Amino acid sequence: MMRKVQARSLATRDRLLAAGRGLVADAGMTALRTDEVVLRAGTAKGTFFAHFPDRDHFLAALLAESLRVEFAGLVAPADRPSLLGLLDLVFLRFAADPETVALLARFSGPAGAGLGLDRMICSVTDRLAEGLAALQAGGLVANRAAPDVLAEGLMALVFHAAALAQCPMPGDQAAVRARAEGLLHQMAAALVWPQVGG
Amino acid sequence: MMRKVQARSLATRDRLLAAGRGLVADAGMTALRTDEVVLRAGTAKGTFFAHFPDRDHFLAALLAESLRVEFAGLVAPADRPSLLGLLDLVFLRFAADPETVALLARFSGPAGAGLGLDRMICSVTDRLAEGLAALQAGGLVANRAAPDVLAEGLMALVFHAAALAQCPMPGDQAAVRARAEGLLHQMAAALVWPQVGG
DNA sequence: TCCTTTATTTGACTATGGTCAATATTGGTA
DNA sequence: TACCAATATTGACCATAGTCAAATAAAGGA
Repeated sequence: MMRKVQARSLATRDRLLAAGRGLVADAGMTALRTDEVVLRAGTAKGTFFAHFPDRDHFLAALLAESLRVEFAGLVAPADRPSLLGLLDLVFLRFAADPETVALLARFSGPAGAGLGLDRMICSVTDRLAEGLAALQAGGLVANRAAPDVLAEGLMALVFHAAALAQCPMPGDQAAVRARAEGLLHQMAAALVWPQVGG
Repeated sequence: MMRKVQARSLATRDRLLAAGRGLVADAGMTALRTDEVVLRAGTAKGTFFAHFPDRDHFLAALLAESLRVEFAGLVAPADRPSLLGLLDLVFLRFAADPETVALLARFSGPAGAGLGLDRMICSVTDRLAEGLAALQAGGLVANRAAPDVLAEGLMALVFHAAALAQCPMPGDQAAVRARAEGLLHQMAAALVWPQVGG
C-alpha cells in the first residue's frame, strides 16, 4: 500500500503553478481565477483541487515560491542600520498586496505547516535571530529575551505594520505606508534596543 | 439633497444583525450563510448587500458588537500582573476562532474605518496606553517609546499570538494555545519591561 | 501478457457570495 | 392632496469556488 507519487502528478502540479505564476504576473493575486489557471495548464477543474485544497493554498504556494526567490540572498544583519533595513525590506514586500497580508495571517503559523510559506517565514526569522544573537553579544541589542523570541516579536511587528499599510482607499497610499513604517521602527527599537537612543 | 436615513432602514439593519447574531450563536461565524441571514430577517438578498458591502463586513460588525460588550468593563492595568492579564484576556478572545483572526487582520487597521471593529480595537489600545503611561511614571514600564506606541506594539504581539494559536488540526489545541501565550508573555516583557526580571 | 490495485484525472454539478435594473416607499413641497 | 425626488427593497440572475462518482492511466505481481 501507499505507492509512490507518479511523475505525471508532479508535472501536472508544476503546470498548474506555472499557469498561476503567469496569471499573477499579469494581473495580481486578487484577479486570479481557478478556471483560468486550469485553462492555461490544460487540466480539468477537479485536478486543481486534487492538488490544492483550495484557492488560498494555491496562492500561498505561489507566494512562498516568490518570496523564497526574493529573500534568497538575505544575510543576518550585522549592525543596527542593516537590521532596520532588513525589517523594511520584508515589510515592504509583505505590504505589497492585501491578498499577501491575508495569506500571511492565515498561513504563517502552524496552519501553514508543509506549505512552503511557513518554512520561508522561518528562514527569515532564523536569519534575523542569527543577527540578533551577534548584536546581543556586541551589546547593540538588549538581552531582555532570547534571540529567537526577539526575532519572532520583530516579525509580529512587521506583520502588523503590513496590515496597517493596507488602506483600500487609493488616496495617498504612500503616506499610509510611511506612517506604518515609522511606527514599525519605533516599536522595533523599543523591543530590541538597550535604551532609547542608545 | 442628502436626506436623512429612514427609520425603516435602521430597523432592517437591526433585523439583519439580530439574525446574524442568532446564527453565529448557533453554529459559529464560519457556518453563517447570507441566505440564512436574510431568511431569518425576512428581507431579500439584495437588501443584505445594500446594508453591508460583503459578508466579511457583516461579520466584522457582529464581531465588533460582541467585543464591545465583552470588553466594556476593561480598565487600565495598574500593575504588571493586570497588564499581562489584560493581554491574556484579549489574546484568548481573539484566538477563539480562525474567522476572528482573519477579520481582525483585515479590518483592525485603516481598512476597517467606520466599521466599529476599528473603534473597538482603538478603545482597548487606548486603555492599554493609559495603563502604560501610569506604569511608566512608576518605573514599572520602560520609557523606550511613548505609551501609545508601546500599546500598539503589544496589540501587534497579541494579534500575532492569536494567529499562531490557529492550528486547524484538532490535536491538543490547548497546547498550541499555551505555547502561543507563553511566547506572548516573553515578547511583551521584552517590549515593555525595563530589564529582564526587573 | 493479463489482472488487480492504487494513483490520477475528468467535467458536469452544487453551493453560495454578490449584482443590478426594476419596483415600492418615504419625506418634502406647493 | 398631488407630485417629485431621494431612499429603500426586491428577487431573478450571474460568477466562481469547490465536490464527487465515474473514467483512465500507471504500477506491481502471477
